[in-house]
Amino acid sequence: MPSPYNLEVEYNCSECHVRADRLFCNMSPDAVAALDAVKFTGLYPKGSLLFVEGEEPRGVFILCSGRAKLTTSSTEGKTLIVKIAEPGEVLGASATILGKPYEVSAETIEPSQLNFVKREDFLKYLNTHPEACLHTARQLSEKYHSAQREIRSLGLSQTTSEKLARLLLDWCDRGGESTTKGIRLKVLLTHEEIAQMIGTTRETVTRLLSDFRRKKIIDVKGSSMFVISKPQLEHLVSV
Amino acid sequence: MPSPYNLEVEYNCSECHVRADRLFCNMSPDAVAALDAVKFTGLYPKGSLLFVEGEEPRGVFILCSGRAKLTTSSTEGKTLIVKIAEPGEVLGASATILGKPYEVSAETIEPSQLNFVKREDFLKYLNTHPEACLHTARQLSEKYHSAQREIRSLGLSQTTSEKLARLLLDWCDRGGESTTKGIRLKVLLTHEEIAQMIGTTRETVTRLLSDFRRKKIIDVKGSSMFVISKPQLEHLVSV
DNA sequence: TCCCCCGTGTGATTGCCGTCACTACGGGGG
DNA sequence: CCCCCGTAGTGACGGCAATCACACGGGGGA
Repeated sequence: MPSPYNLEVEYNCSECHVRADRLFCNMSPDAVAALDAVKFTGLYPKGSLLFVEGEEPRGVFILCSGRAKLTTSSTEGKTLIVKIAEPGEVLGASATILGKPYEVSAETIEPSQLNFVKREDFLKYLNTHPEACLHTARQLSEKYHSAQREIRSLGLSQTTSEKLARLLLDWCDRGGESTTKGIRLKVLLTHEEIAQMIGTTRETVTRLLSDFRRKKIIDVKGSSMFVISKPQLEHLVSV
Repeated sequence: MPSPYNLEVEYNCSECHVRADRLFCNMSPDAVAALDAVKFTGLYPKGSLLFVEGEEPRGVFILCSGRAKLTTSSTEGKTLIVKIAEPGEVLGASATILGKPYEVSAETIEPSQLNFVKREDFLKYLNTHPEACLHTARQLSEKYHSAQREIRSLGLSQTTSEKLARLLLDWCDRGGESTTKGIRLKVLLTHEEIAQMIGTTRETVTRLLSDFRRKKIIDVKGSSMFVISKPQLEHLVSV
């Protein structure tokens, strides 16, 4: 199917073939049909701002494909990446439900397909489809869960190397691919962005990664990172 | 009504006179009746452990009266207080819904009344009462919202004084009482606990509070703290 | 009554990491 | 082809806060 951004697009949720794999979308046919009726499918290039922290909630975005970063910023311009959202996640749900301003900003970091649902439509949908409400509760639980992990990492780490180690271990669990040379991670983030994920500076990330390489904990080849010694990373976390 | 711990107890949700003020409990009579049918009311002294981080979820606790602290700990014993839960909050909902281990520990810091609902009962309740599901989604949204604030505070603050200022401002908004001497806060936490709330050490909290007093930003009289100059606090967070 | 323990206050020291400054490298566009 | 800009790497320096150590005071229990 030819489409912009080389993206496979599915305009019709009912016919979506990956629906069953998605936490939120895996619902009964009539709940999905009702969703189809109120959603607006959109294609977004890399770098699209879906919503900005502090804005009044317009509605939710369901991430069908691609990825988005959720960020929060201080007044001086320092930015913290709270989470990298994966397909199947619902963005902006909590703000939309509460009617409070978005607590984070969302920006695509890949060409992405998103389904937008207006706030009033979404609320009506939740009211009329208990199943969707249940799935939303699950989605929110997941969000809370991952926020809690972030809090642990930010608040309990003594040193920055501990935070970085935590992040790498997270990546191993999430998208790690075992090879003979260790666990292979595709690093699509710059040092700057990694720094923003763990609340430190670009220079420190560079230094720590060099340090890890020196200690043979990791190895970097192009945009691939090999975690050679996961145990050593784990050791850094629980010293 | 005589009762242990000098606590007003309401064994019957349907007759609860504060129900309307509670985000979660403010439901239709039949939803409340159904809740009544599955809940177990319990009275807990100060210091009761409701559940511990990492445990398999047994169910949810609805905080009727009293307060509880939600904490997470590192392996070395360092503790971070994630949130002080107030009456009306549901504790352990996300873990219960997802079937994943509790992500935090919960401990009462006052004599408290809690209604416990077993996991299977709670899930069945959500399935059969859309209204309760909606309220749970709202509750989870609130939780996520406050977790997000915590992340901001931990991740974006440059200095510890900034975090402390953020915390005090939070308290002003939450339970502040305006007087001629400034905003009066009842501080029921020790310096140690304040330190655990902002991820620092007891000594640093003592030093910073002294510093704030010297600068006439706050004044401490017994267990009361007067915020004399809120603007100066706000200045500290956005330098 | 006395003692002990918990919470608070404070000094000295150390080390991590944020900041600034500069170099190097590589790819895309004029 | 060269320039330019975004990314990465590294050194010097300084400041903030963690750590250790100790003193003080008040309240509750033996």
